[in-house]
Amino acid sequence: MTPILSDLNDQQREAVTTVQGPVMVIAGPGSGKTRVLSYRIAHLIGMGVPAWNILALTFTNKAANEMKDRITRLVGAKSASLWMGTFHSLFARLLRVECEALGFGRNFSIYDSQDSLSLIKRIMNGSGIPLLSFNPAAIRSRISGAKNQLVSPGEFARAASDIFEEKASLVYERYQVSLKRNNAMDFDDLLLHPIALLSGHRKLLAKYQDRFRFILVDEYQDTNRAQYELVKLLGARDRNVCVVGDDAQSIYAFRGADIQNILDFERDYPDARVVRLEQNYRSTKSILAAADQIIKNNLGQIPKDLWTENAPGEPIRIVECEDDRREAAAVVSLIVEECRRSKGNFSEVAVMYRTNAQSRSLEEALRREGIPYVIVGGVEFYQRKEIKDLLAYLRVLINGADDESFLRIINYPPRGLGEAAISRLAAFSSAEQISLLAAAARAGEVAGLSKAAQGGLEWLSGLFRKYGELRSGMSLSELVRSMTDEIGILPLLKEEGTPEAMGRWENVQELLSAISEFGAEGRGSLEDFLQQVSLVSDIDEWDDTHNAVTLLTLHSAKGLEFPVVFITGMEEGLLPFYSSPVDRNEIEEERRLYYVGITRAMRALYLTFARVRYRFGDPSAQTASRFLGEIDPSITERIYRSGYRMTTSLRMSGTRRPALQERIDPEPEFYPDPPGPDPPGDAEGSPLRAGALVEHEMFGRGRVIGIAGKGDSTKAVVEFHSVGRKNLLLRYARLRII
DNA sequence: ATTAGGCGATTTTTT
DNA sequence: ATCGCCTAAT
Repeated sequence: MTPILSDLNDQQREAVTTVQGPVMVIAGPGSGKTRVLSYRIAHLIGMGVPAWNILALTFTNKAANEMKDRITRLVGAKSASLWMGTFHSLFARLLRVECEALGFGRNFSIYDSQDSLSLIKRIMNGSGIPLLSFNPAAIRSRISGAKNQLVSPGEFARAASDIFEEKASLVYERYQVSLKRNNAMDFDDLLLHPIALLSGHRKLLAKYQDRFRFILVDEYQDTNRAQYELVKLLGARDRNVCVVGDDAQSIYAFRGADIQNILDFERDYPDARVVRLEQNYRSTKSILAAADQIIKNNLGQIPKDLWTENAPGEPIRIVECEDDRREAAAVVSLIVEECRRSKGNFSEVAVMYRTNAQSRSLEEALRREGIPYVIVGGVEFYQRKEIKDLLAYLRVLINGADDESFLRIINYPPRGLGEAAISRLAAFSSAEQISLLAAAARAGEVAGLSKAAQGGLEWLSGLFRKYGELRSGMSLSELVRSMTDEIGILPLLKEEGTPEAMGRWENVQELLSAISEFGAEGRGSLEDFLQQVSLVSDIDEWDDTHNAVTLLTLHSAKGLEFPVVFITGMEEGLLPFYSSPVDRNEIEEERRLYYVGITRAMRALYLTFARVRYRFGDPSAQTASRFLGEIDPSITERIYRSGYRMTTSLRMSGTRRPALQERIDPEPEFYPDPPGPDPPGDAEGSPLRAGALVEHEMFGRGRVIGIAGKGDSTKAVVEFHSVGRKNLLLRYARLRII
């Protein structure tokens, strides 16, 4: 037996070595799924299969990167040409090469849901559909749903059964036309267009079937119809399709994932070998038992018998609190207790919740106690207005047909181009069948423009012409910085002078350094950068090397594990979440989500709920979640925490809790150094570390909560007394340590 | 053309 | 409670 195979159990080994033909691996939580996938790929490469014949589709970029690293450790540089990543990023890559066959330019833009929503609103406005009677977001989600199910605009129109669907179908049709005219694709198109390409062009299909002779799909239970079709198309010839998943962990039905894909795999591939990974290496017996008791309440699953050799461990703690603030306080005091008892690091702890809005009270409580934390998700960096504005300039530079991005920046910074000027320009561009940018270049011919408007348009078109020409002769960094200077966004923000504007200024700086870094490391062109930016998520950037508690939604917890897990807000209406009458399928999906959360825990699990929770600013009485009752009381322990006293009594000093400003020196044992090499913030010799008190020339005094990144992009999260929490780029922020 | 202030919706979850 | 959008005022 090769050394690779000796560290696998029998089932894992079977999953790794069955390389020919269809294979379905049903992988319970913590059963070594990632290991199996990476070993399987390493094994294939070891057998002499060239890495470029392997296509590995994962759910997040993070998972892909981790597996790639693992494979490289096993087989070395041979893995370099492996295609491994998310469906969206890999098929975007394929489209860059092949999209001309569909009439797209290779420089197409990728629209995120914000972009696509604003396009939809514009179409509705132009079609006389009142935004007030028809919620654009609902229309967008209906369209996206149709696209996920591979329903074309024509089919959608025929099936439309009420006024809403009729309007939606009209918008859908025009939306696809506009995207094409803008040379743009939304997330759904990144899957739909490849299907059209492969099913419509025999030669292309053959080319890629030749290329991808071995296909692996991770998290198969969360694939949608389009992803299913892609796998089917590409795998049709060699049938070396290996899917890995767990029906019990399917949590993305709301965005079109179809659990039927995994349930029907054996129907699609009757000769499929089915392997079950049932030994859990992650959790204690009680945690696994709780998970098992819960999921049994769902009907119609693939049967599984999960077991573990791990210790029984401690009971599941169910914590009842009076309200959400106290819930947060209780979580914090329990975190402190846990870390003290196990001499553990804060990074061992994750706090999970159903909705992003719940993070707020937790953040406040953590801040109050000076405990460092990182938050995954929420408002993402690349979604911020100032970032999207600058990116829109870059998108227009790359893709002059991108009217949506052009409109975003046409009058930002303000240059006298208001509604009237824009509609005149739009009329001209549609009469001439050219893009808005091309129309701007001929501003003189547009009827009825003011002098100022004409000047503004000429300036804009000149800007893009100039940098379009300069582009090839400049480095990425030079290009973007010089263009940003010319646009004048930074001085504009600086003038504003408010702390918010200052924060935005820093964000723009951060974007610029990110681009420079991308260029300097030779990771690709501006097009590549823009594409990457559209397709990364917050969880991809997360890492556990900081000594900080992780806050995240149950959804983003998928695929991760933590020694200590808190699931908060265990209340009817929140978990399970519902706003309208309860449907069995929805409750089951909520239960799976709950199951995912529970099975992230290795050593300790806390489930907390509040009797009163502030929702929409008003207190509402809550009842404990039905899910709590699904765990056998013999493995649970109930704790009541009614006040804030806990933390105080745990502190060594029984004295009054000092105000934040006075607490210069946090109790050192709560800040153990992270294991291994120097913490990232110290890499450059910066003495800054979590817990330090600092002064900023604009924001005044504050405390460092965490440090992230390295080199020029080292960032610090600082809690200021005056303005609250800020994300600062050390390079610009000139923090003085007090 | 730009800004300020008021109103309304918004809270699932995300590639 | 907060954000974004719309209207009215400058």
